[in-house]
Amino acid sequence: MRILLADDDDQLQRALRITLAARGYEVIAARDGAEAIDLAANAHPDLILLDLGMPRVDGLDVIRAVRAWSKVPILVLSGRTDSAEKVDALDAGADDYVTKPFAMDELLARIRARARSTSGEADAAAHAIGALTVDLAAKTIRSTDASGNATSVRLTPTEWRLLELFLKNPGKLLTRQMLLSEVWGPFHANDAGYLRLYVAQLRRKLEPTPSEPRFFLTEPGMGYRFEPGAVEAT
Amino acid sequence: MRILLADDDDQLQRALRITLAARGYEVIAARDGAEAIDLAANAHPDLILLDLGMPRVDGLDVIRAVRAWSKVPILVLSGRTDSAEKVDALDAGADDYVTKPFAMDELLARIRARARSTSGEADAAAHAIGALTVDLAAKTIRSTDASGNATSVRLTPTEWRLLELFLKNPGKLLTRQMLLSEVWGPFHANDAGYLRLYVAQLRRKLEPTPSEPRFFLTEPGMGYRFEPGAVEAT
DNA sequence: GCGGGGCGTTAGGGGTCCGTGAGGATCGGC
DNA sequence: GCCGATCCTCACGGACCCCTAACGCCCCGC
Repeated sequence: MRILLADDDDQLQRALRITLAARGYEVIAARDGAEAIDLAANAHPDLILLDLGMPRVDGLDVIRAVRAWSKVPILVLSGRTDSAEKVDALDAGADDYVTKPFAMDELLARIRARARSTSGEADAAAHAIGALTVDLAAKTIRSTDASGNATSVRLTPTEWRLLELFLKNPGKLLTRQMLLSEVWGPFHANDAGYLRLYVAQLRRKLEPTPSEPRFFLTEPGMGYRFEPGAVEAT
Repeated sequence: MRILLADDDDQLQRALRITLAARGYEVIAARDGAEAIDLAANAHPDLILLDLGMPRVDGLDVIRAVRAWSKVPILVLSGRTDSAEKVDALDAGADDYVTKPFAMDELLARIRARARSTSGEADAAAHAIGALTVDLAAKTIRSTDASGNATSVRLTPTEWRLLELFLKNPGKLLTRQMLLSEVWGPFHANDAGYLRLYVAQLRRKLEPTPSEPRFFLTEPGMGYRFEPGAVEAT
């Protein structure tokens, strides 16, 4: 669980970083709006804690920029208490709004609520790809082969991000644009070459016969589709 | 958009009901916790506005009961301002927590934020064409045949664009001009040959007997019409 | 009965997209 | 500074999709 902490208040940022790290979150920090947008695109946070009123780029513009390509939960922190400010932020795409000063345990509870809504509990369940068992949380892939061969497959970070998208959308078509935005960020929506390469990598590592894919299917002209193996009862 | 309003305060409930109805929401009301659970199960609300501290059943128990089988967004209203109460409600499964008294426009913005987060799956409504089930979002067509044959139909991108237009305008006449400009762009309004070709493709792939179309009908001299299959009782 | 326009169908070519392999560039660890 | 892993670039062969062209059929008007 990676949290992007965008705040220009040194003291608050340090306090939050310590508290969040103690709860097991991985924290990455941004000092202004431009840096927040950049990190949101390239560091793949699972949640964004955004302070309105940072320098260089307005907080609302940060929300709109991120929302243009990502659905990552955005939790706004702000000292402003007037409701107009809240309405603007929420309607721009923020998911929650907390006014400073706030109680730390309440903020943590709201973070958990937002994290819960996106994880979908699907992480806990082990996904099956043919004879392989994938654990997204532990980042492990083991063979459930009856012969007891403990052949473990290793994936690179980029491969994991791609695989995660496939496993979380079984049966659904994932367009090139969507995959590229989620894995490589919104500024690489045209580099279709990346996809061909890494899909080929996944197939080579996960498909029984990579030349005839059963799970990672190509939809010509549109994108790719992960088809969970039907539980055949032979 | 249907909202379940669970509150035992007559005055507040009346005010909220009027305000929400004026915004185009459909409001169903519950007077206590037991009724709220009952309506949440049977009335299929898209969002729940829940007042803690209602009689008969504790608010937290309502949250837990609903969360046992549903992911519908729950927005808690409460007069209690201590953070422990908020933490308990959020961790029980609530998605947001607003303390009374609250600004009405802020509440409405938070409702919109919650509605936005779930609307993604709403338009994934499955359309039916005879024995086939079409999912426009996932780009899948599966056979709901009773014999259990999971024959899936594959469509090309152009076929999908055309089918999407038909499914979104059931029963309506679609002129050649409209179809051509939507699928092939405004500069191909005269290439009627495209249409004949691709309508034939759709019929071949989707009609039970392509030579006698039941769903994709020709209106001579004008265009085409998609007639959703009436549930025949033969 | 006759001719014409619109519609359905089929086959084939051109172009775009996809799969694959090798090689260079970059980053972090030792 | 060396080394390994990971990421990206580039080029080529092949598959698939889209479009073009032609033919047969039905309906309609004359």
